[in-house]
Amino acid sequence: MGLDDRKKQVLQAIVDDYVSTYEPVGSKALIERHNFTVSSATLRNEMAELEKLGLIEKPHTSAGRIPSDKGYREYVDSLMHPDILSREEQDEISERITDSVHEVTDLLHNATNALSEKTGFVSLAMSPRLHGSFLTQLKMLMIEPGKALVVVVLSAGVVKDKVVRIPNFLTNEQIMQISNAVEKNLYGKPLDEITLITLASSVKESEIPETLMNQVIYEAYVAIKQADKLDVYLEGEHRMLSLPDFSELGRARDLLGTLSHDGMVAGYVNEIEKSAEGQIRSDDSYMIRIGQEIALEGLEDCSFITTTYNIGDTLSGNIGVIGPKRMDYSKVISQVNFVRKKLNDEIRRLIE
Amino acid sequence: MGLDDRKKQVLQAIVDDYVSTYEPVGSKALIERHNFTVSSATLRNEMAELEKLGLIEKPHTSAGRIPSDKGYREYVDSLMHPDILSREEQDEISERITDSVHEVTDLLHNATNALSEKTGFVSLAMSPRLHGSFLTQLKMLMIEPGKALVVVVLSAGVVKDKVVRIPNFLTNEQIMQISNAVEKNLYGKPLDEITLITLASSVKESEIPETLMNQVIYEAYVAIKQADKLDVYLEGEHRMLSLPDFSELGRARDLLGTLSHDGMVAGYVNEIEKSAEGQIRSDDSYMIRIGQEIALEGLEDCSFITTTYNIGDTLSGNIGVIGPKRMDYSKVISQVNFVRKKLNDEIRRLIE
DNA sequence: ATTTAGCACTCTTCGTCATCGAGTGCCAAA
DNA sequence: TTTGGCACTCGATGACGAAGAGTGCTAAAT
Repeated sequence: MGLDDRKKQVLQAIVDDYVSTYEPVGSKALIERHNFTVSSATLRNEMAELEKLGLIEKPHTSAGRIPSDKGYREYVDSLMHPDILSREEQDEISERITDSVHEVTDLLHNATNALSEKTGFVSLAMSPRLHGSFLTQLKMLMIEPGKALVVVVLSAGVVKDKVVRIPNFLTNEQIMQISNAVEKNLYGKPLDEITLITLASSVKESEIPETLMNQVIYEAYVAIKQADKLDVYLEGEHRMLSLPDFSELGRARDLLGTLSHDGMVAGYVNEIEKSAEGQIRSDDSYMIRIGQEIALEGLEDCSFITTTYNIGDTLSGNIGVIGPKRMDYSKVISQVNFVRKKLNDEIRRLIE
Repeated sequence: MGLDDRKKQVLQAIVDDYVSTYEPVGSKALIERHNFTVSSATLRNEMAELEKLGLIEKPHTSAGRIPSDKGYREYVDSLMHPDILSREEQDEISERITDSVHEVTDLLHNATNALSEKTGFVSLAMSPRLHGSFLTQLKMLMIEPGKALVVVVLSAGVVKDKVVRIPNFLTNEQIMQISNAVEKNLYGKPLDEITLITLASSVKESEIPETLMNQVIYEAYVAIKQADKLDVYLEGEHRMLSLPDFSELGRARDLLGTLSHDGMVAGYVNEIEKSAEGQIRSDDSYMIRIGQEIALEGLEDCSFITTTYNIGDTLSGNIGVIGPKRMDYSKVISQVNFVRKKLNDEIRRLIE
């Protein structure tokens, strides 16, 4: 976008002011808060042109200007100067993330908590996408007659399990036999290539009657498939109610309604991350969606800032923030990035 | 409470009207909607007395009356006539509860979902309290060097597990040895009697060096203790925003803030259920807390209706609704009770 | 060709004020 | 004990005007 320097300055000032005051900003206020060397009349002219370009708009004739989605986009893409987290804030976040951690899920939990509290917005995290990983172990453990625990271990050390029902009179040995056979035949197989068919054929030459076997195999199949599902952590929904952006009850209701719609947000984030899969990713790359760019009802006044964390070399998931589009982007971005970095470090420490 | 018949009628009429209209009800409105055989002036006198008894109150001098907490209490305890769920509603709820269930947690999930949607309020469920149950199996499963899965099986067939870190060079056999020793010594021991000490002494005469052993034992201990923690399902928070009772943003914020405070609601429900443990319970007993009876900030205008579901003979948990105290109690009670009944049936089917 | 001062105009916000109406309490009569 | 009547209270509603912030436009200045 070919904006001359002064226009850039003006747009930047408008966004900055609007974000911090939540009031439409007029030419006079602009002069007062920033040291422009020109008069308010000149700024008015500039603002009129920015409006013609679709970067700012006015709520009504006699109000100041507010950034449009396009204006925020321009700001984010080329105007904003990166923020540096204070030492104290870094320490606080670190502390919260590393507090009483036993598993990766604890880390994700802590990270979303910290992120939501620090930003004051909603934060979300998604468990790693497992479709690319493969099976390394499959154990079945007899719990009691008729009941067994299927433990699925995937590459990168991810463990998932599930209690399943099995025919009552199967013995411990038979169960072990089955799971050993399955494991031997399916070792190293990508999760998405495991089907009921491959599973069944892996235990063909067993002396256990086929109908029984089928029941066990089906349950194991469900357990394996279930390992693939995405877990989502959403945190801090109530914080949105404190924002002036959602002081209208109707907006707040729509927003929380959509957020609480199970899988809706996760599905969307998954979508946009997948669509960006090919892109080159620098070390601290993040993804931003602003306002109408988000195709979810009730989130028209929100922005997404998401980034990717890694588990080992092959697995990755997302973590990020959903806030009002009127947010301090540089600050939130640096927070998200710091959390991502810390999260990656801690995951590495935990699994290595 | 020694109320004469007419006072009872009046109080009942006031609660009914207020619940359905959300408007303070005056003497005239009362005459119009109900066939009282007396004049509005007489009702005014009655209402003045009910107010003196603390059962109703007026928001301001010239408004109608609304029930006080005490009034709701009286209504719930002796005035309300039970509601019967329509066949359709029963079917709908049943269908939702039994939809794609693999485990008890699925049932709880479905049940809270159904309850929240049907009532339009928040619903909650808590996993069963396990403090009384005992250990029946403890298995450790090698995942990879340095990493094992501890599987804890409790009476009533509850399975909990957790990935733990162990010293790198421990072999599969050694792990098996340890877990066998623990299991043998601790079989049948109530969960709350298992301490680090009892755990350690159960593997005293092993040839594995003590410091190593201690590490493993500690991890196992954490895994066992973690099995005891309560899971909570809260569902439908956003629905509260649609209620006129929370059209004030401040109230809504306080409410959702408290609800999202992890463990706060669960702790409270646990508390009140424990305090009622001695009481005789009829088959469809429920517990009601109204307004100020609830000692949680932001829930002054809410009521709890909770009940107990059972898993087997020994385990029980709670499920219920958090709604505005201005609710149709008889309807919600019957919904909660139906869900409880259905839930119990399905749990029985699932685990037997 | 830009920039600026000035001015008329627009539109929201806020406080005031009067009115309306639902509801009450109380008194005196039935 | 019940009822009709009446004065009174108080919130809700809407009209009205003043204040204030901001705009666009024009004409003069640089």
